Amino acid sequence: MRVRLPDRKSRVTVEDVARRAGVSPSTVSRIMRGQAVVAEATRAQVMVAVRDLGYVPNRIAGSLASLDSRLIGVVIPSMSNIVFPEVLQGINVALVGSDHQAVIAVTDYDLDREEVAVRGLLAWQPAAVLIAGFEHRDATRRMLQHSGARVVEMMEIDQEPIDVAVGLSHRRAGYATGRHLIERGYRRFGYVGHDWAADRRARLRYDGLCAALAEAGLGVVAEARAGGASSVAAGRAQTARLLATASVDVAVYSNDDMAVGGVFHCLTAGIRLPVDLAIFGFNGLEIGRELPQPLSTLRSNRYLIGQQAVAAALASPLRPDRGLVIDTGFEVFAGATA
Amino acid sequence: MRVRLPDRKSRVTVEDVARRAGVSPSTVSRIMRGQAVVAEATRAQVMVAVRDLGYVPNRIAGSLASLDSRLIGVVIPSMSNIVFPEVLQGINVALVGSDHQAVIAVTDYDLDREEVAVRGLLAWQPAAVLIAGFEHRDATRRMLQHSGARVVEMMEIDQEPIDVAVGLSHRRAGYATGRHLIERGYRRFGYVGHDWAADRRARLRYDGLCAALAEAGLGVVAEARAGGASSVAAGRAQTARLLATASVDVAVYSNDDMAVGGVFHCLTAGIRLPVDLAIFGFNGLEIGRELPQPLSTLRSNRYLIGQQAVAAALASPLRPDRGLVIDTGFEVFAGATA
DNA sequence: CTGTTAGCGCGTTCAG
DNA sequence: CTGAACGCGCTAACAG
Repeated sequence: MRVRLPDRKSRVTVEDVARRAGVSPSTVSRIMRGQAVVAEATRAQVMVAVRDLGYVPNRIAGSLASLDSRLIGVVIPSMSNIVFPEVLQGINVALVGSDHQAVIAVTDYDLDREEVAVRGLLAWQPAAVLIAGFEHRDATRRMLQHSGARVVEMMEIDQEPIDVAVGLSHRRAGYATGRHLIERGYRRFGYVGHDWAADRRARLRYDGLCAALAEAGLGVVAEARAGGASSVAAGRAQTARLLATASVDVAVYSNDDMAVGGVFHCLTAGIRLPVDLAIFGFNGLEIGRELPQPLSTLRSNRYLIGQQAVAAALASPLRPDRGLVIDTGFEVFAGATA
Repeated sequence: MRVRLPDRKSRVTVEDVARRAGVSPSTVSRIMRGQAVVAEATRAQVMVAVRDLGYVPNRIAGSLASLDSRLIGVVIPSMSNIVFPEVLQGINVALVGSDHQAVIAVTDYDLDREEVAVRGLLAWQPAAVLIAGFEHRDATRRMLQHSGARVVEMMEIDQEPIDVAVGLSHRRAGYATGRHLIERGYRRFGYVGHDWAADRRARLRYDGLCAALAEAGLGVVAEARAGGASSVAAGRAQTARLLATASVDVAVYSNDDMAVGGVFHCLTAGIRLPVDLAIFGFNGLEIGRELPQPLSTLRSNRYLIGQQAVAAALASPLRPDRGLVIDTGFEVFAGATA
């Protein structure tokens, strides 16, 4: 006995529309894709049938037939770190009107889960995979390489990409932070950070900072690093630790979340910014700008990264001969805490 | 001339694997799905071929054949309002290991874009569509209704769902806020809000608040509402306006973003919390908890909402006879600002 | 400008 | 336990 699932899904097909409009399925298909030249009269007829029946073309069938899926895989490590939703925003905006859909996977900074996620995404034959960072399992990299999909590695550009990289040089960002603060007269540098194991980019910024300081004959005189992920709470706690350890005139933070924690600590402890202590972050989050005293920081352009990633991915279905690097840069936001 | 796209996508098919393992395609298919009973010997052979070739089953073909897509459509209004990424987090966690993928669309609070997004998602024949809120175009609602996919409306439960609703009663939340503050002795209530047109739920909370106040013979004595979306900046500006207008002992905010703005204004203006003014928010965002004085607020459980939405959607491919409502509740977080 | 003919890669019968 | 046949809904190539 043939038991078809009870009218699940849009049971109306090209065939239904074609029959009702008195044309062939191909004609309906052509019209739905707005592709080829079709007589205005037939188009009108067909569109009436489409509306009457509430026809929505089945993209699954369409993709199979055309071997082209209009699905964009996106792999990010976290949804709770606001930075990634901001990238998604950029991705989303660039996708609007392009007839592509984003399939999103979150790895929680776990490379094994990343591998599983990438495999799951590639099963959908996506036109492109936009993935955060350069750090992947070898197996993951291989799958991406062989998939035929465009691959955009987002957030950083300090390494050779599989296909395209869109982001900023975190090393240069750290260096720029150092230069900026030295120019403003700071000499005794402290560093407040979080776990580098899960956040290699924070480490790159630190290295850049140290390079700038070294050039000026300076160095980081004290540091306090939390064990886990970055957070306002960790920033606050580590700031207290740092100040108990040593006397510094400026504290550079691994990112704005941590820096905001630093500002809150100072607010609570009666430490005046930036006279008693200067604070400098990274990212340029909204919350930093809205603090009683705007946070001094470096703006990374997350939104732009998302946009450019999509643009690069959709520019061509074929990969360039050599890795393409798109630098979305960064800017110093002077603020009032440094 | 037959010009096939240059080996795009995973050109390895069941057929390739079957040939290499010396079995039929059906056998490979069965093994890949871990479904039917297969001799351990043949399974081993096949798995070797799978690994050698790096075979990844094509889900597009699979979905077409089985009429079942394992894609979950998600429609949210915004990525920049941290609340929605938190829901996505819950969704994501619930999806891990379920072999389903989330296809995400962002509408920017625009009902026309929502309609387009839903149409785009339904074209992929998703198993379910998780959508924020109850407010949709009629056409959108119709499409969802007829799609055959499970439909979960998230965030609120003050209305009759298409299929399932997961969230909290914003009216009751507002009411609870009122009761809580009255019990703490506050009598002169101010309200600081943002645009209700784009945020009906904020309106529901306001109504609930007013109901609680009315019961106690009280009312909102002054209010200040911003024109646009909620933000820390708007909260700060409207707080200044409110306090210039009238003298209140507590200000209820449309949400935590606005309330944090209020706290910052007070910090800057030297207004002591909660002695000179009490502040109460809504949502229970992390930033509120980390303020020098923890923000008094109501926790909505966004993460839980996402999780439950997925659970409800995957529980069965068929809709229940009548709308199902899942209440994820809310809790008062006393904090230190009220 | 339109119809016809073949698949896309896989899951699902149904026989063996 | 395994294989052959058929079709999911659509697009691509080719005639006309």
